[in-house]
Amino acid sequence: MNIGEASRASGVSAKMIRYYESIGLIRAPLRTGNNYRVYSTEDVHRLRFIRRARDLGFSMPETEALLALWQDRTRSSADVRAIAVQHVADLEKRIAEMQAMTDTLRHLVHCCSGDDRPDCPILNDLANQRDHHGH
Amino acid sequence: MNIGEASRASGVSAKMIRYYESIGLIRAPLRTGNNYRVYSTEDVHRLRFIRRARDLGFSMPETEALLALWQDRTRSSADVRAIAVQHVADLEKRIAEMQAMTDTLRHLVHCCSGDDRPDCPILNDLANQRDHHGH
DNA sequence: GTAGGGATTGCCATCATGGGAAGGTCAAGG
DNA sequence: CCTTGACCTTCCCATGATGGCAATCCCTAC
Repeated sequence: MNIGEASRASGVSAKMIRYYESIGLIRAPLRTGNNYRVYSTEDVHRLRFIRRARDLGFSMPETEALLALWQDRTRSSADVRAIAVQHVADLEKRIAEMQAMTDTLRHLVHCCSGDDRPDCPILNDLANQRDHHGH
Repeated sequence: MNIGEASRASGVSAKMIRYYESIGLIRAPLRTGNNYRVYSTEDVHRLRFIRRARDLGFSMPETEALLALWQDRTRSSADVRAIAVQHVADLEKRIAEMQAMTDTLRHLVHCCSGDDRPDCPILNDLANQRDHHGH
């Protein structure tokens, strides 16, 4: 299977497959006589695994760790779980930050008349001298 | 006021102030005889405005638009409101995506025994042939 | 004069991803 | 045999907001 087929089968672009190889996330595949990379179905499974991990928001280092645990038959599920728990915590932190933004903005939007007059509480907030850092 | 003072007064790093100048977000300030940039309190207010907009997650183009509206005394608050509404929608979309990730992950974490055995539903999910695209 | 702190510019790096150029390979069909 | 088209290869460039570093200059204080 060449890189195009592996790409279609895994949902990872050929560009990214080469990139993952360059950073050592996947090992370099064998080459055919014409220097084409050749992939096995196992390689494709690995790529799908990576794709799925990335879709779930895992960072590259986390993905690498998960991949290593996946390959390791003597792993402890506790190690996998720890990575996932940490990632959930990270996601929740980011969600909370963005939620705080939307809460503030929704309030301001609610207070803004949104007509053709220039007065605007949104701009007032942005321009305000208040210490927005204080929280 | 030189760039260091403007930085401390606005909460924007000197590096970023120069960067904002280079991309045209703020205009180039006057220079003293020794080629130092010199800023007015009005410039600092603009920087604080930018800082606040960035803290609320507005993109650079949105920030630019908001800044322009702020300077424009004949603006309609509706224009400001539209940008904010769009941004809230963007944030909510991203929050929903991340929420979907956490929901999936929390479920998997819940199902994972997290002991020293290798069996792990988290890895099973990542390795699964299922079409995770289907939604 | 010298030390220190701040300013200037410019270059490099991030991180995951895409775009594109220049050139090799291969199969099908005239 | 030659062309066309669809692959593949490598290499370079760009993103966006930010930090870091280096060389050089300026000013003030001792």
